[in-house]
Amino acid sequence: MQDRTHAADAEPGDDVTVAGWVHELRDLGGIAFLILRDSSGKIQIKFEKDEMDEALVETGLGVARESVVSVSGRVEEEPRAPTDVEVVPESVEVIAPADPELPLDPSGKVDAELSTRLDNRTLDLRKEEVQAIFEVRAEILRAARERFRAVGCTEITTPKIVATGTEGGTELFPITYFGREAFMNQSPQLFKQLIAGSNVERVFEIGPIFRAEEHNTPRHLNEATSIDFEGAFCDDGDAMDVAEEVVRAAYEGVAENCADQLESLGLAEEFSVPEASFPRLTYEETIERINATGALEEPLVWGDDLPTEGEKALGEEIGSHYFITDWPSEIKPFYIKDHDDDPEVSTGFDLMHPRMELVSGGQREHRYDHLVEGFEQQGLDPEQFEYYTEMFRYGMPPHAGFGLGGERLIMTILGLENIREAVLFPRDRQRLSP
RNA sequence: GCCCGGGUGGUGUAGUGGCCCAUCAUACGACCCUGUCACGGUCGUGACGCGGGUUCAAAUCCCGCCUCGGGCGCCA
Repeated sequence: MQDRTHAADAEPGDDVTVAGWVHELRDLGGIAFLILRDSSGKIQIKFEKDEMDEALVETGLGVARESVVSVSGRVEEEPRAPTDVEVVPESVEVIAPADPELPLDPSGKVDAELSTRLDNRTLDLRKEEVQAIFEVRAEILRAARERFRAVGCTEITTPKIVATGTEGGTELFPITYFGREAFMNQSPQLFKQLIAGSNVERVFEIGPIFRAEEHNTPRHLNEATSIDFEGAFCDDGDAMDVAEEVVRAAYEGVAENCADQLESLGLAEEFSVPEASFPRLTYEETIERINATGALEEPLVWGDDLPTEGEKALGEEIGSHYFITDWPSEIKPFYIKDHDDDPEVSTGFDLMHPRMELVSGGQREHRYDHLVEGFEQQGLDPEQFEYYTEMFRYGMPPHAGFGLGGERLIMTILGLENIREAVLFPRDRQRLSP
């Protein structure tokens, strides 16, 4: 195995051993071709029946598609071959035969539905364009991490098994923890605040969140990847700056390091990094502009949540990322700080992509008394959250942060139709395996 | 949580009461073919989600169940 050469590295004149999957067999009679595929690409193996050992030809042409084979032979320059080189085999070994009837077609001649693809993810990932999504995903996460580090953040990980939720009990997955009631965490919100209040000051986390909502849409998952930021001595404007930087860094990373993947996905032409400075609209301006589109039957009034239809209409009009700031306090969570000069208006903000909401954030309520009051107003028992509120008594600086939906970022960057495409093994309303 | 629309060979589809012991593509099996690159050609195998009902007749209409997808709400 050590001497294995990847398809893309085979140079004319080399004696090599290539190993991978049988992508296709084309038997033309006297001559036949086996297309071998590995992570680097494809290479053609040539079989000339009259001139080669009969057993060798039989083995090479007798394998089923997607079987794993190892081929040793001489690489020759050949302009008629798809990659301008082909291997003339001296030996062929079938390492792992595949059943002849495949549950989906990795060569892509026949489409498969998403559900079939997810049931057979290993085979699905043998398709170049599917592999490309996950290579881009890795790059997006790398670029985001690097940018967080560049703006002075420390990466943290926080518990996913918790005693209480962030905003109440309704949308949490309950579990049993050594006989005690516990939950899968819906957000690292409270924990990252606790760390921002330490000397660490600026933190980020990229990790799973769990939501027990029974929605069934192409943009929701029950297990998602949250990209979170929290910074001490930051206000909502600072947090928006960081959100914008991280989102743009993700696009830049893809533009710089994923040319091949964009090509595979058919996006090479149209892909572009968004213009600097996402517009910042206040909530009030937003509802006015949505009303002006005429997309809604009933015009929005102050205090309304933004319906999907209105978001879409405005997204189309703006055509780029934009922030919505200064939300009514009553439709934002209690831990979001209100403006000092107007308690009806909060520091909460959302970052929107024309297709959907990407980020939610704001400056946090850091004053102990106000925070406890907020819990009570939401009908939550502050005592249950003592592990959190207590720390606000020992020097909690003003701080702000946000949560960015990782899969939503990926799907909007790549224009994926369904968020499940952006996760290897998605968890949704009905899918629990694989 | 509310609402809507689907489930036909391995895969993806056509078929809205008799024209259907079901179309096409691909896959699979057999044979032919010395430059394919979605190779081509000939022949063949293979399916109406499950249960009940209506009808002379059901893939097609009705009911229940299972299952998949979508819209809204909510959210990342």
